[in-house]
Amino acid sequence: MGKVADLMDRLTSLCKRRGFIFQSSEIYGGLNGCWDYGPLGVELKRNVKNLWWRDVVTSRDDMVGLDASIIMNPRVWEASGHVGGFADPMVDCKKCQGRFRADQLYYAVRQGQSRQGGNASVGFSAIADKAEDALVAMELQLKKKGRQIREWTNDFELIRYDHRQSEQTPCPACDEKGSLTAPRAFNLMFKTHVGALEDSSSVAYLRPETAQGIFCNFKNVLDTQRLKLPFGIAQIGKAFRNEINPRNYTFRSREFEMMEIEFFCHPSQADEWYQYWRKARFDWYVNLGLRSDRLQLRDHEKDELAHYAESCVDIEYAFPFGVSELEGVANRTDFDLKQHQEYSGKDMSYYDDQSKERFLPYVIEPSAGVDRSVLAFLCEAYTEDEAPDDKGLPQKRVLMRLHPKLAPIKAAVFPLVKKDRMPDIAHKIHEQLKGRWNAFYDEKGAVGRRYRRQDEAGTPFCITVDGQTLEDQTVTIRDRDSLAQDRVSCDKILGYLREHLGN
RNA sequence: GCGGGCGUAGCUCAAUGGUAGAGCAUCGGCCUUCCAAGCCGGCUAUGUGGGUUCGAUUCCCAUCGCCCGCUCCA
Repeated sequence: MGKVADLMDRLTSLCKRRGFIFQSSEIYGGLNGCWDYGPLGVELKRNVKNLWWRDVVTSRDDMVGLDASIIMNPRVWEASGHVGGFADPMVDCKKCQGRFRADQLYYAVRQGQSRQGGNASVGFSAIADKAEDALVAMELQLKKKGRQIREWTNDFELIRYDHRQSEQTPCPACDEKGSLTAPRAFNLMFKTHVGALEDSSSVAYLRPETAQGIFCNFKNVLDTQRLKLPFGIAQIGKAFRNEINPRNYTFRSREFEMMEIEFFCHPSQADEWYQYWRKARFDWYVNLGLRSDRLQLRDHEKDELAHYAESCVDIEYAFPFGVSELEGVANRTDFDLKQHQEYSGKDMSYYDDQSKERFLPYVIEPSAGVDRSVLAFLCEAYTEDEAPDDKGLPQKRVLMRLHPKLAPIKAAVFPLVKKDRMPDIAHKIHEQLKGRWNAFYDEKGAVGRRYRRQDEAGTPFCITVDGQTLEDQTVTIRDRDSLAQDRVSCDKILGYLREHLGN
């Protein structure tokens, strides 16, 4: 365990040291769950988003983009189920630390006994949507304890949890009486007010997901883009969740960025497209350098499925702190369009003029966390190996083996030493490169030190102007991972990089 | 949100109820012809706010943040 924490520590330390990721508002002590991307981090993150956009939008014929607003009409969140489902009052057990929805907590109390002095005799508690289900749950509990059902069903009365009677309510998990806290509301949506008046009529929310902006614009996109099913709408943007407990570096943040696709299709084709996207999205990560044996597809169990989803799979990565979700691919059926049709009163159906059929499309949703991808790429890239020093002795080396397409800096240009016109030539090469790629120039200090700095930044190639350059117009190009150097003619540098960077 | 641990320089770590040190990094200079060399010099810290005290980085309280375990994760 110490080793795991250690690895994350070394990674976070490097990210700070080299300018990948900083804590938000650090000079004021930071803010839990919020992070800033530094000069290297912003390049990495932008590369992730650009590659995603290119792969799922611009290189396809069946996808268009969208950039919806973060603050939307609050009724959107009533339709989506976020307001109702997430404002639930919760109670905690102080003994076993269990947490339960107060409106789903039932308990059984023996009738009449409380009037005879003393506390009412309490049987069991259970969590259920309805009272009947609570009875069933309690019967199961009793059976487990080897008692007869008849023994209590007649004598006990089922009561919905009321905090004023918390003294006699046993915890559904540990049976301890009087250990439950007062109900508290947990809504993961950030609330704000639109306009100058801060009253209940002006309440609005920061979106907790980008998906609803797509659903709300389904008709607009359909009407303006001459699209036919199946097609998708893609969006990259910030979302906000007031997480109870942000943890694991940038993995669970309160402000985060998502890359989401809503792919609309005929209900009969939904499963086919679901299968397509779960594979396509898995392969995307592998192609950008995540090792497939650290990635897995995990199908949700039936009882784990969200209320809107028919099927759902998580693409999970083995982070140092545990296997965690990068992206979910879900078959959301027609749930969302149906909800918005009902709440807005606007028709959301699609008319297929070939089959003369009118229907609500099903939707497959690949929903990825940008920050989580970035973190996975960083974890995957972090490597410690050994490289020889100037005396040939092996020294520890830290490098970020980022895929060249993801690397913040594509190439660094160095004069071997700061004399003999070497800086002039190196400057010219840098000028040539920086119009096309993010390239970096450095002439200070020993060249070995400059190489090591670029290793930590994940720069795949270092181009060095040396004594031989002055004679035959060639430079060396050093590979980050192998340390091997190719000697390349100055006029072939662009071609070399194009070939090796893959873009 | 609960329980436990922890906050000293950019990073990693010392020390102390009475002047806060080191290594590395960084910056400037010298020197350097291929992988963190060397020398000289510079910048940089007790998370924040209260309290106790003649004096607090040290003790106490609060707060913010981080880590671990639980919890949560439409």
